[in-house]
Order: sequence, then structure tokens, then C-alpha cells
Amino acid sequence: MGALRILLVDDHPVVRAGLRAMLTEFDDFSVAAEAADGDAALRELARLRALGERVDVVLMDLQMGAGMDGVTATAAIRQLDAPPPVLILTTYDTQADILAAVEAGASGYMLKDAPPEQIRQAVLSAAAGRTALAPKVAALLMSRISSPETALTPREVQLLELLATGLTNRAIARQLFISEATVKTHLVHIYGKLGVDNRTSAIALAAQRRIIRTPGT
Amino acid sequence: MGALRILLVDDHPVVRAGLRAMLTEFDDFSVAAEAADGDAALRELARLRALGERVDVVLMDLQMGAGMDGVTATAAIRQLDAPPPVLILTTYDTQADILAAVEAGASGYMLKDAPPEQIRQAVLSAAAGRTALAPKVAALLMSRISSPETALTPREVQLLELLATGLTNRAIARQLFISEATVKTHLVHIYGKLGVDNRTSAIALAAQRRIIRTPGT
DNA sequence: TGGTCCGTCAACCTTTTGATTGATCCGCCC
DNA sequence: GGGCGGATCAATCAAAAGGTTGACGGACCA
Repeated sequence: MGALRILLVDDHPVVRAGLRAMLTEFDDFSVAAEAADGDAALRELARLRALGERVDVVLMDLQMGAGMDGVTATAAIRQLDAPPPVLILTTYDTQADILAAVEAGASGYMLKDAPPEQIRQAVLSAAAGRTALAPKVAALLMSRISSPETALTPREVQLLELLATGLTNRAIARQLFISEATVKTHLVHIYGKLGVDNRTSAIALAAQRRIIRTPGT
Repeated sequence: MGALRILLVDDHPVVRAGLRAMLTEFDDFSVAAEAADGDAALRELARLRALGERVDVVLMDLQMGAGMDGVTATAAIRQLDAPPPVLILTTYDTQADILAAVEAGASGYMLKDAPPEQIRQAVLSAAAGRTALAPKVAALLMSRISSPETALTPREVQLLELLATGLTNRAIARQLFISEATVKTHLVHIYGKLGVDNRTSAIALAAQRRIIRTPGT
């Protein structure tokens, strides 16, 4: 088979250039196209398909300055017919990011501080239909299944994230299209699992344990 | 003069590869060395100098996963004899980051989402002894000096830090040996200065602006 | 098919927080 | 020595958050 065709999605030109250089150093990869955000990625994918060009793997960042974020884009790509595997390549290894990506249908999760060889291997794995997880990420997922009683559910993590942005219960309820009562119920569960009794402590602890990413970091 | 000799400092191999590719695309730059953190940068600089090799500009990231951070490294470099200009190239444009970098002696501050041409120009400016600021950064510095009234007092920052650990007003009062009423008064002032109306938003914003350091990082 | 977990919602009550107003004391600067 | 800003405290009221109990439907699994 020929070189694997990659779609690069990252809002930083520097990072795209780096990935391009890193992947095309050998002959087993070629960059089919680049995109600066999720919308552009979907457009590029449609364009390439219209031209009959193959895309074997999408390399996707999660944080995009503007436009559609990586999780939304990943979910959208997975809705397509015969979708290419999406390999997440991002800076953060928090539960919230990882869970959201996996839930959206990502077939791998790598960190940007990984050595080039590891990234290349991950791309190969993804293209072959296997999953590719950074060691840190794998460890985190393992620890979750081994101690499910203290683990937060995806929904709870999602609430925690909104909590950390400073929203009130009512605002969270509106944002998630649920009632304020439900928000309170979730919070009580979260407090119980984290061993705290108010929202600020919950955020502090969640940031410490890398469950959520605090704004700005 | 020959090609400008650059020292790249960034903890992400991907980003280093990108900068290398982006800068050496034309013949006016060459990469003298790379380093993954501040300590390594200082070592590389010493090594190059011992070899009699020139370094015209240091391209420095601020956030390093491990090792010496960019601000500390910048300050250390500026302590050397005839130090090379240090151009900061980072992801975040928060007040605290920028002020710290400028204070440490950086001669420029660019953002990673800048187009390649802008980054190349900034490196040229830095090498020529001029300062190079991203438009966003320049605007922020201007707004900062024009509105000093929004600055928090040391006492208020102290409260904010306790707030971020999840303490209640009563607990903060006990910790600081003041009454709960006083705590509330301080909080009202803090909310007013930050433009928020509850404690979680205050923490979120303070973390964003790097006024306080969030636990765990 | 029965159990368990998750996510949803409601009612009720207590505690905490936020908003407002007003006050005293102290150090600093012109 | 008068003005100013920072830090302290108080009282009151309204709003938000937290605690408790109970309930229902769906998904998943043994």
C-alpha cells in the first residue's frame, strides 16, 4: 500500500508545520490537507472525498481558538459514511478531555509532548483500526475501571466543567436543557464522590486531580 | 551577515519541528540548537558559546511540562554577558504571563497562532534589537496601564486564594482572624473589580488571568 | 426478568452567599 | 491637618446553594 494520507487539524500553523515535517520525514505518510478548525476539517474532508481522494487518518487537536472544537468535529466526522479514524493529539490529559473525546468516537488519544516515534506509531495504529492511547491516558482509563465507585460519570464530569466556569445551577440547567433540580442532584453525587460539601471545594479538588482543566491553563 | 542562528526552547517536539521547518524554509535562519526546557536551554547556550558559536535569538516557550519554566530561563539568560535577545512564543496572552515575561527581560512576545510570516518578522526584529509584540499583546499592555483601578489589593488576592481552596466565608474569616462581615466586604470589592457576581466566577476569572494559581498545577 | 446504575425531576428545609448601607480606625501623601 | 484608600466590622434582606427523601424511565447485564 502507498503512503498513509493524513488530514491535519490544528489551529496553530506552527504545530501543523511540525506534524507535517515529522510525519513526512519518512515516506510512509503524506499530508492530504490541513485545517485550522473543525468546520474547515469537515469541509476539507468533503472536498477530498468529492475528488475521490482517500483520507486514512484525521489528526485532530481538541482546543481550537475559534470555530468548531475538536470533540464536536470528531463526532461529526464519525457520522459520515465509512469515516476515517480520528486520532486526538492534544496538550491536556484531563479526564474531562479524554472522556469527551472517547465518547465522540476518537480512536486514539496522544499528547503533544510525545516523542515523534510514538506519534508516528499511533497514527499507524489508528490507520490499522486499532486504538492508540498515550501511556498516561491508558493508565487513567485503567484506574477508572478498577475503582468505579469513586469515579465520576461522564455527565458528572461535564457538570463539573460548567461549574468551574462560574455558572450558577440555573445557568447550568439551561445550558444542559435539564431542570435545576437535576443539577442539584448531580452536584450532591459529585460532592459525595469527591468528599466535599460545596462547589468551590469540588472545583479545587477536580483541578488537583486533573479531572477538569481549569480555565486558562 | 549569514543566516540568523536560533535556539529553540519548547517542551513539545512537534512544536520544535514546526518552528524548525517554518524558519529554515528560507535561507535566512538556521537552528543552532534545540532544548526541551529552561535548564537545557542554558546548557545549550553555554555549550554553543564554549564552541565559539553565535546565537542571535532565543525562541522561548513559557509553559514547560517539567524543568525550568520560560520566565525563569529568560531572566537567567539575560544575566549572561552580551545575552542574546529572547523572543517569547507561547499559547497564552494573559496579563500575568506577558507582564512576567517583559519583566524577565524578553524582547518580544508572540502567540503560537500567528501566521508564519509574522513569526519570521518577529525573529528578525528581535535579532535587530527591536521589540516585537503581537497585536493582541500590545493592545493588552495598553489597556493595562490605562486602567490600574481594577488591580486587586494584596489582601484581596490573599482572600481570593483562600476562596479557591473551597473555604466558606466563615472558614476564611477564622483563618485570617477577621470577622465574616469583613470577608464579605472584601468579596464584594473583588467581585466589583473582576466584574463578576459570585465566588465561582471570581475563581474562574482569577485563574484565567493567572491572578492566583489553581491547586494542582 | 430482576437488579443495578444512570439520568431525570420534585418538594421541603437549612445554611450560605450576595447586596446594600453605613461606620470606625489607621497610614500615607500633599 | 485634611483627604484618601485600605482594612475592619455590623445589620438586614433577598437569592442561591446545599441536604434529604422519594420517585420514574431507560440501559445494561447476569
